[in-house]
Amino acid sequence: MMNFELAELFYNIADILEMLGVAWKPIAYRKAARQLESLSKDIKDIYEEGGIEAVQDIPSIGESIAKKITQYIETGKIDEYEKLKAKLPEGLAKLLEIESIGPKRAAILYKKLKIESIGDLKQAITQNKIAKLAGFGLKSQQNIAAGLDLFQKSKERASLGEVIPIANEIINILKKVPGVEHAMPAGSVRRWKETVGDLDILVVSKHHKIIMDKFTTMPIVQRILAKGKTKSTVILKNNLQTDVRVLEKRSFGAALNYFTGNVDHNITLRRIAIEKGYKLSEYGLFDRKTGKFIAGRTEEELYKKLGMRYIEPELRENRGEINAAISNKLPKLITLSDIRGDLHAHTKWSDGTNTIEQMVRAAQDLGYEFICISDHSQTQAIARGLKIGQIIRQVAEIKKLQKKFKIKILIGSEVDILSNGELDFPDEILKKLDVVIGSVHSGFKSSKEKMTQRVITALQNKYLNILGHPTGRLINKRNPYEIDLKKVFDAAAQNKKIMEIDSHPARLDLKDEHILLAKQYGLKFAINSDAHSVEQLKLLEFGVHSARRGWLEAGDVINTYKLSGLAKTLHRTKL
DNA sequence: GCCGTTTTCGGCCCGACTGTTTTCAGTCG
Repeated sequence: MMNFELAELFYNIADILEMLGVAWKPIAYRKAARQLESLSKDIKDIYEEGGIEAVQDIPSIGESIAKKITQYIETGKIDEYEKLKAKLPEGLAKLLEIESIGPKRAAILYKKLKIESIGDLKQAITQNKIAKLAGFGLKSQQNIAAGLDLFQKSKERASLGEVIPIANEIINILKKVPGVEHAMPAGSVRRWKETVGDLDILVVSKHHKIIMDKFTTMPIVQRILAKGKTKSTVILKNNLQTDVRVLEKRSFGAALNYFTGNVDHNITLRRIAIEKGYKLSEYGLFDRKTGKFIAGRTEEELYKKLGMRYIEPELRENRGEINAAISNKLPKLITLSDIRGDLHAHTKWSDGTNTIEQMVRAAQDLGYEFICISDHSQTQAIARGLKIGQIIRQVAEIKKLQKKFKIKILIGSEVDILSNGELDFPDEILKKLDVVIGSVHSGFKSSKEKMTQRVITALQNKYLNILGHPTGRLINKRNPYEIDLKKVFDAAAQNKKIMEIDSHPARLDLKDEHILLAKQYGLKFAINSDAHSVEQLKLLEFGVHSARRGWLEAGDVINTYKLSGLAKTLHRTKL
């Protein structure tokens, strides 16, 4: 999508303008950039279908930015950006990514010390030049040096799967401090966003100092960036920045709301508060004139006073949830307890680490009504994919095993979608199975046209039920393959196929925005763990939260169906 | 630069912490 290219460009423009000391415009450009990132539709399509007017109809995009967008679509360049770039050296904006360097300081460093790049900065620190600058001092130089160090170590946002165990660990430590009433994560972790920039933790307690001392001296702390009465910031040993805020009880809801975000959701809420004569901050909702406290103990009362329904954290991305809350049109989001079973799990037969029986027992212990065993197919040699003889034996074994269990064991396979779009098992095998998941595991570098056609061909196979991890991405490790998802969704809708939400936190595929888009095509979803071990069955929770971020209700997700309904959806006479 | 049943001009979310300062600017979230 061109949206992200353009968003990045506008972020760059904002950075340059800020360094040049231009007011307000940077805010407008960043807002437009965030808006572009949250669009589910390609800006290029919007322009081609509706012209510049349609572009300008997008919130936060006005005449000037719309013109720049259309110029970029047509010529691949923006004149204004080229002009701006000429005013400051290219590497200067990089300095803004360093903790404790903002636009003002970057501009000073350039003007006074001719610092144009990270390399120049490093040299200036060694030569002790920064400490001597007016307004800087030794401490500032040390902070910049530490920021530089961190910048070189951590380039990307941590994945949610890595951060959640750390968050739980810190919460457990803080909860043990006497006098703590609440301790919970806020921020993007609470919204279950797939990657996390920094970790925000809120604590309700009257004893600020004990909390801050405990927090800043945890063994996992690498460095303390700030330590105050109500707010402290540290860098953990894994380079994750973590903030703790200590609050009064009556502010807990307001603070939770504020620190959960996202930014645009908060800003919109504050605007609404102003319209109603209030002021909203992390301390609560107040009467603008008298300063009287109106609400803030809980998020529920906050949303109520603002004239809308409670909004679940996963929806707070300023994607229309506030209007939906005002007009009472929010979805009733799916929850983990709606899930009746898992439709994608591996065993020792291919690349899993547990036996069929162990996996089935674990699924039964989770309270599931069904579990589908779906090992890899023959072409996946690296994952010990099952040959035809093996899958025939596996089917027989599962049928025997069923007698020992109350939970229904479904017989499936994660069948490779071969490069020509055919499935990796012949029809006479596929028709013996309860569930056929088709996945792409090879040729990731194919052209968009070829990959799209490959997947569409597979979707036309009558035995395929579910398209497995439809974009093939590994978060922070492998980009999704090039594929025209709209064409895929269209073909899936025509052929009544199910989209998988692969729950593994390294995948989360489909991702939230694509789930939203797919739902518009009328598609149904399967939230699967893709577990390769007993423990990984629990990862299905991540998929549920992705689904919630994609506005899904229980009815959109086939794992919430009873077996009879599932049979119908999978076009099987019975299961 | 964007936006508008108060406005087409004049606002734009709000506050904590730090360091370098004698009252505040810069940065961050």
